[in-house]
Amino acid sequence: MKNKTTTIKAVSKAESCVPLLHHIRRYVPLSDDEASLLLDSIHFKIVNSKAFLLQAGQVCGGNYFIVNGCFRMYLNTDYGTEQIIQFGIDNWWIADYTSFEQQRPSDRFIQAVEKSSVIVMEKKEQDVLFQKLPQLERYFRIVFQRAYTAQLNRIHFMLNLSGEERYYHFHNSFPDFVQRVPQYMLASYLGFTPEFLSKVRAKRG
Amino acid sequence: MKNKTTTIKAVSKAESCVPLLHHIRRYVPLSDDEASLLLDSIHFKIVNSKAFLLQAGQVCGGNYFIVNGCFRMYLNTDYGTEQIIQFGIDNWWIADYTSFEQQRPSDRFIQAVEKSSVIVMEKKEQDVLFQKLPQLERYFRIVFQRAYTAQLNRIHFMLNLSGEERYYHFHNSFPDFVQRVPQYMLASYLGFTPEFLSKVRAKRG
DNA sequence: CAAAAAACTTAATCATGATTAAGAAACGAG
DNA sequence: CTCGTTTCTTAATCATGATTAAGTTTTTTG
Repeated sequence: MKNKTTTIKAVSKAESCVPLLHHIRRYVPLSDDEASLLLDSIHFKIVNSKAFLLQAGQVCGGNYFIVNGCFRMYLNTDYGTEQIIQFGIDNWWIADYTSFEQQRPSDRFIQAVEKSSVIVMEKKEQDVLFQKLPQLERYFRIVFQRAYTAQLNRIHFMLNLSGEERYYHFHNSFPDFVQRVPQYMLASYLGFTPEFLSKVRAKRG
Repeated sequence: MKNKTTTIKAVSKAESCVPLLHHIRRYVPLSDDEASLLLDSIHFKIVNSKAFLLQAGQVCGGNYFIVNGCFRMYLNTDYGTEQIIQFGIDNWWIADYTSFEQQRPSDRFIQAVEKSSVIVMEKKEQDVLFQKLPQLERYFRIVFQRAYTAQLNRIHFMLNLSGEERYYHFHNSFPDFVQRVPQYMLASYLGFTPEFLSKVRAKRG
């Protein structure tokens, strides 16, 4: 009985981590032995809709790889409202890296927008893994280099497009995503009010 | 004669690259032998004010470490104006990393705002260096991780602060920098018009 | 040093999108 | 299936910041 449960869990973990291994192998080599070393240092976690990976005041406990689902990162603004600064979906890493690296309290929330599953890499484990598998430095170098350029491009759109253009640009870039999150979250992310988005959508499609 | 010139040049290069070595050693170990390996793969370049490191249509030829000076990265918008999306100053790396990595034409300009000096790391050389000095992957992982979080924070300010607040926040964060670039560039970077900035400054200090 | 170019200022008018408020629709827990 | 909560819509008023245009100051270059 105990044995069976253990076996099921082990298989389940290996299976649930396939998307991460696949993602890593897109960028750097990783032997099966190295992969099992990695698996020993991470854990898999189901996160219910509206549950938090991180809340303001806490130290960001992990670097999270989103296996599937959707998360939002937001802050509380000076007056009461929530400002979404980032969404994360399948195959993205998400964390407050300032809090994570320095192990200091965060000012952010990371919350599941829908039932999701993530792989958690804790700071200690990550430090050890970087020693054991130095190609992970290269992997994350590439991941962050891309994340950085993505944010620069996003800034370009924020500076150059009107609210309406921003909405349609986002809609064209991620057509399915628009259905997936509440409109008020999308409005916050795109930098305008839900009322304005409602007005834009009323005009055409 | 020939000998003397060579000696002077060699000393000059080693000296001019000190800020880069110093920056790298803030994050990863680098022996003197490794440092000289690095020096063999990079070159130092003086860039006059208004000269370009990159122009739209070209492939981004290098990853540039700014030893001293100031650069702006900008694009031409749909109607004639220039949109500055990034400044770079001492001890920052700057490049169009999409163009650089894929060796495909860029849509951006990187131009010196004042007489500057940079260290150029070309794509080929960088690839070889990553093989020879794997700790450079870690170094750039950290550099990009920070650049990414810096851009996320910037997005937060763009979404939450009014134009006037953005100006004063920037002014407080980088007081000397405000003197250094023309106001119309600062206005573009902060996402409003030069006329508006002029009005804001007229109110107080 | 003088002329030309680049950068900055001021002010009037205009437009995008915020705010407020009330009602409608969709969703979720019991 | 129904009540309560969350989300979305509509419309009127308001404010931030854009646009336009003309004039002034500063910087660059011959």
